[in-house]
Amino acid sequence: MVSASLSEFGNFTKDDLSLFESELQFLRLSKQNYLVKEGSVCTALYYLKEGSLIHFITSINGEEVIANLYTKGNWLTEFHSFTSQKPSAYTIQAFEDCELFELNVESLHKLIKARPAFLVLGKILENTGQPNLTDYKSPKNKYDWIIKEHPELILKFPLKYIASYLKITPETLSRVRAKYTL
Amino acid sequence: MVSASLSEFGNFTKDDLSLFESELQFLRLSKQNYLVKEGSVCTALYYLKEGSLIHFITSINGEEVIANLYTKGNWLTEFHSFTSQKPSAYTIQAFEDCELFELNVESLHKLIKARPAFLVLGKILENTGQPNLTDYKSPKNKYDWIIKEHPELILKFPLKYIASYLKITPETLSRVRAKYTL
DNA sequence: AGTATTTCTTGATTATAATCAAGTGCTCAA
DNA sequence: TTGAGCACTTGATTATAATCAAGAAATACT
Repeated sequence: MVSASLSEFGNFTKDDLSLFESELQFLRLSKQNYLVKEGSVCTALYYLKEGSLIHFITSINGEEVIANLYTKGNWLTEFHSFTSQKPSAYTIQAFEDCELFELNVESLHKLIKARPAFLVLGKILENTGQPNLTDYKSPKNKYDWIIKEHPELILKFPLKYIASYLKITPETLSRVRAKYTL
Repeated sequence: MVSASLSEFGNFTKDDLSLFESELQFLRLSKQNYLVKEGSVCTALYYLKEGSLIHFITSINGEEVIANLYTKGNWLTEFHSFTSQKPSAYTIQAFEDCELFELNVESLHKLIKARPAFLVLGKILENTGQPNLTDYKSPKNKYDWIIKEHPELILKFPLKYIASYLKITPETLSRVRAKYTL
């Protein structure tokens, strides 16, 4: 079942898939608990089978700024900490009870050593940064973007998180949405 | 000499270093020419030995928005295209005549297969995204940041590029700088 | 069920950077 | 060396989203 998601990244043999599955570790995380905590090193890639997670940084004034939001069926990691293997500035926390599969760095190395084809797992990193909102400057543009690309987030998370993710205030988001439904 | 920069990423044996050097290809790029062009796939990591590069995306209204600026002595790549091996939305162009070393995907795989220690080269990816300006919201904050973290960019590139990189207008940058020198 | 807390909305005001505009000085090329 | 274009600056105005504030609605807690 996780191997189904692996097929998105390329073609793998049955042997590859079972090797892959053998390296995964199942993990439960209760609501509000931490997958990655500020100050700790993120040593794995994760596949979120069930539940949802928030990924945030605590800014200078103590406010939590949402970097990313994850719903089930997606791969994720703390990009900066994982690629540098240094302590994370960000936190990843369960917003609901979660079921995850973990592929740690050692297992990843093992897989790649066995079959270089597994290097395509690097693609997982592509979705783990912050969304690039360069072309979406106005609050309206940003909302259009999330409606088009990530409507599931709006259904799942409180609007204050959506606002933070889009780097606008909750008031501004509320006003954009009011115009939408006219 | 490039291997000196490799040592930033970890400890390597003499054999590792010579293996590494043997996989690099030297490359000259004249001013204004393209290292990565919008629509093409970025298939390598690059070490910029001499010169400077601009990394931009052409926005909907045809304006070039600077995603990154590179000066000599740094590794770089087009992150999204490289990790996904899909056509790039961004362009990387020589701002001055450049001398580069290229490590292509196949060579990277070869290195990692020979010695998993080379997986640390993934760290190169860390510096190739757009700068995260989350904590630097005001033009003044952004300018403070670039003065502290990347003063060399201000000396090398026109201020209009710096402004675009910081996501402010040239007029606003000019006013911030005017206050600085009072 | 009833209270408290949080989320969300709506309005008024303010702060801020973008835009518009004009002028200066520099660079490059004919 | 003269002119054209470009980079940069400075001023005036405007657009826009943040902030401040208050109330309604939803949710959680006892």
